[in-house]
Amino acid sequence: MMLHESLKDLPDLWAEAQEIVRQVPRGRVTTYGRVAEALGDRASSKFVWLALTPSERAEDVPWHRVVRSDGSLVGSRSSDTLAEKATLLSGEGVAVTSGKIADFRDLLYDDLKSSSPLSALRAKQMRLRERVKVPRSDVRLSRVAGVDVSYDGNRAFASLVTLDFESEELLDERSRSSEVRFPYIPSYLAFRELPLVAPLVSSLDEETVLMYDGNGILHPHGFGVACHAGIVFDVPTIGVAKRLLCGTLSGGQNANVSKVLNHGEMVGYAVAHGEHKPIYISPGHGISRSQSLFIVRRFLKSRIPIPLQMAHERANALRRSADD
DNA sequence: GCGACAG
DNA sequence: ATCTTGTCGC
Repeated sequence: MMLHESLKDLPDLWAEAQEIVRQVPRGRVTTYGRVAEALGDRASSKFVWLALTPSERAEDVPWHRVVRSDGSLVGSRSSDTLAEKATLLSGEGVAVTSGKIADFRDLLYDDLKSSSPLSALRAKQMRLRERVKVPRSDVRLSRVAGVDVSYDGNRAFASLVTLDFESEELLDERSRSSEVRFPYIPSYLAFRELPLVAPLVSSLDEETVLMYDGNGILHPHGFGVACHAGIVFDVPTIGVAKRLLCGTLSGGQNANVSKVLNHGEMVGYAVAHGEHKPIYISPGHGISRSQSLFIVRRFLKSRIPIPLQMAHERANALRRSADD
């Protein structure tokens, strides 16, 4: 199966972020949020911070000219770059007083040029969203597949398992290792993971629903990774997340299930198994809200549904066995 | 003190 | 997601 058009020719966001930072002149500063906005989404500011870490950035990138939105300096994770940052700025005539840029407003450089790659990706999501179907009635299903991805730096290990819906028997198991080419940015998870799992999903049997570790329509723009997977792989999909991405909980029918509302729309359920923290279930594509809930609960023996738990364990095992 | 956005 | 020792519980 060919990689879907929406997952091809993805931008190199690490390179794009650094190209933006290179535009900040000596003696001026910008913020992680401004660089993120130039990339096309302010929500990518944490990614920008990560991309400027010593191990990630190129030698010629003026990383020290990027500070927090209030003018305060922050270093990178697990390293003492804070002092070096202040020294480099002072050397360019930028005064730093008690950890903050003195004339922050005046020194802000705000003419960052970029092709806004994240805006383009958001536009792709919005176009594909129109194809998502969330039926009212149930569809016939006899198998459940689960996929998950484990990471080791820029290496990814993806696994897919398929179980029989009735017997829970393991029918199929596939795994694959590949290189990561897109960062994790909330609400753009599909662009990071779907290229990695696509080869595993090709030619799934009919009547198989794919369970994905992430969200379906429970997404700030109604198009989570499970929706995207459903469209590009043309299979029914369900999203199962361990943390809430957006929306609010609305009182449920019983103590274990409550609805998730986003902009007034019912987009999924929060389900707590026993005393566990809840998981968040939402339809991806080709399946109803209620059937999504039913299928996940059918495989809920612990906090994580069996198919996802098995895929998770296999992906981890593969990563650990590849250490050497 | 508030916010802390899936993996 | 991953970084990480011992530790608490089924």
